[in-house]
Amino acid sequence: MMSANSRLTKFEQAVLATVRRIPKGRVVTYASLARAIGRPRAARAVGQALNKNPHLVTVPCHRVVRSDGMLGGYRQGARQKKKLLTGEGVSVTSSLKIKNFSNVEYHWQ
DNA sequence: CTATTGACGACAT
DNA sequence: CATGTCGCCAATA
Repeated sequence: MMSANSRLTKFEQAVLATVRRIPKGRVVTYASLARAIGRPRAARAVGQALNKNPHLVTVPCHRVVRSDGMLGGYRQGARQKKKLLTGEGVSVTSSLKIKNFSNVEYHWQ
């Protein structure tokens, strides 16, 4: 259905739609997400789009992290982002760094 | 149209 | 390993 989403640009819609397919307990980077939608150099803009995420339940944007393994930002705070991830079995250090990053990183099929 | 704003990233130090 | 720089991009003022 298109109604609440009509406020979003095509770019933002593409980002959100792609985030929806990240499996629980896995993470992807802003850069890989950018590549997935065909805008390989728009990693930063992807973050901007996620900042507008209209529905945190159906769009699990807490599973999008930085390429260096750090959590990255979150509209409701990095603390909450960490909480959600650990709740799915993804361990995060006290310094907000993903443990075993290479093992939990999801690669698009 | 130009300027600013960031949930970023590669690289240098 | 931590921090800073600079380039990039889409949205917005």
